[in-house]
Amino acid sequence: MITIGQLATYAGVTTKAVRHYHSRGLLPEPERDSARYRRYTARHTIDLVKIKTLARAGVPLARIKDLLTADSVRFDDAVAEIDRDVRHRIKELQTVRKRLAQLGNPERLFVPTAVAEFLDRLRDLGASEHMLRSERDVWILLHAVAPEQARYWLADKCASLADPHFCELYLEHDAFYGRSPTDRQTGDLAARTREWIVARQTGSGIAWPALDPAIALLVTSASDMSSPAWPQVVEFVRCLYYADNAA
Amino acid sequence: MITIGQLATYAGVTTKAVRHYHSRGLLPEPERDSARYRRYTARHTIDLVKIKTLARAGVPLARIKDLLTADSVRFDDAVAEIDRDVRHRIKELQTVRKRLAQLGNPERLFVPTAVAEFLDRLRDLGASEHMLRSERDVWILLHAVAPEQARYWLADKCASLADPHFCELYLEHDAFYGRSPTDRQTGDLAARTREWIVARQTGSGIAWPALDPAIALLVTSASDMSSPAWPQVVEFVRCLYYADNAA
DNA sequence: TTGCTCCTCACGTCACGTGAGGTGGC
DNA sequence: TTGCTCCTCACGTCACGTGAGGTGGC
Repeated sequence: MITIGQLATYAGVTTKAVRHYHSRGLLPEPERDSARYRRYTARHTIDLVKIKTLARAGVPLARIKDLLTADSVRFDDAVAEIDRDVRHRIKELQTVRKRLAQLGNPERLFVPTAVAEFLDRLRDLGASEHMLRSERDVWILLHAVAPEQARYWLADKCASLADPHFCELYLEHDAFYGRSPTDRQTGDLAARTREWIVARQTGSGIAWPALDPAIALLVTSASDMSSPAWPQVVEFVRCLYYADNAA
Repeated sequence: MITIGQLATYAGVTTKAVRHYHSRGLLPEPERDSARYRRYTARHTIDLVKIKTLARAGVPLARIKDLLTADSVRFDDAVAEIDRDVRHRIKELQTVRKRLAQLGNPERLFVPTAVAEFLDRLRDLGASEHMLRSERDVWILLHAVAPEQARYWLADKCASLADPHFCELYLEHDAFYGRSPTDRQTGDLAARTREWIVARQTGSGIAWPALDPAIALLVTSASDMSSPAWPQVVEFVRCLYYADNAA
């Protein structure tokens, strides 16, 4: 006739948990001794081990109650379902680990691998830290609001990195960080950027996937917040989206 | 300027979760429009995706708050710690799955593999379902209260199964299920059992590991509850323990 | 007008944990 | 006597969810 403390130690739970299981009707209340202490039997110990095993498997206490008295067919079904659930949770945790494993780099933690690799290429190109941060944020946003298109655009932008002309323009944009929007050279850079985009689009016949205008606005606003000078340049890209959506 | 519903959809959380993050100070409250609706920016969307990613990784909300503003060294440390934790949780879930994978058989779910295999051998021997159930329960109990000794005894009992004399006695015990404790043949079976145990112990020189008397009592009481006739027989085994503990 | 989203409380849930204030056993 | 375990409330925690009762936008 053991006490609640011994019982809890044997089963590997706390005394509070044991009392909680009593209150939930999972484990029957045992007899009391003269001091009103609960006195448990071997039966309670065995049942508690079962309860703990199922609880550790993530089975809700309410379901454990049914399971302990279920016949073997219902039990099998229930166990199969629990296994599916546990498998699902393991998979989730493993994708979490994959991200964590990308070496605790905050730049990589929140983005898919493809984006992380793209950011690495930008860094090799000589992009500034501001630029990398805003690129990362924009790609987080894009993957959230339009994952399909995000993958498409990422592939497209990756391909552009093979074009030295694009890389030049990119670094010029980068250098514009922090400049005044009224800067004399803004118009010049914007014009050359537009030229490159238009030339590329007519040449390759690439069709941009349509984007919900509200989402497009949100995405461009995300670029806006990075630097006061960029919006001017970005405006041309926005025009392109609109032209395409109209067509 | 998106609403809370759009924001939540983009980030893959609920509106209730978003408001909860506001109340916890994780995500800043945005401006309100004329109808007092919250209006969110791209910045909020990006931050919310980060919060969600960390929350899904099992990071407590209180720690997420620190992480979002942490420098990269502290961030790395924190991420490494989270990874350890996630790894630990995956391992736990995998052992759970291993047990579940032992084919949803309630007999196997709560016991170590070695016990499950032992139970299979008993079934092959022709043990009854009552017997198997009480065997399983006793081994659950033993592994809970004295895991070291449980492994030892299990190996010992497994070895005994190679002895045809033991198997005979075992099945006789099994057949005693439900008999009256005053049955004429009880004394006879008990005597022959004792004989076998003593012969074996003197012959092989096996030393039984010492067991806390309170635990020994609990374990024998577990056998007692299975059938009214067994305690008589079990009593002799109990004597053996005491003799050994005294020596 | 209808249905949908949004708002703010307040309380619920899940599986316990914490702590107060007290008693019992060695 | 001291320290440990046990007892019963009652309230706290974590990360939200539920539902009431109401307003705003197409």
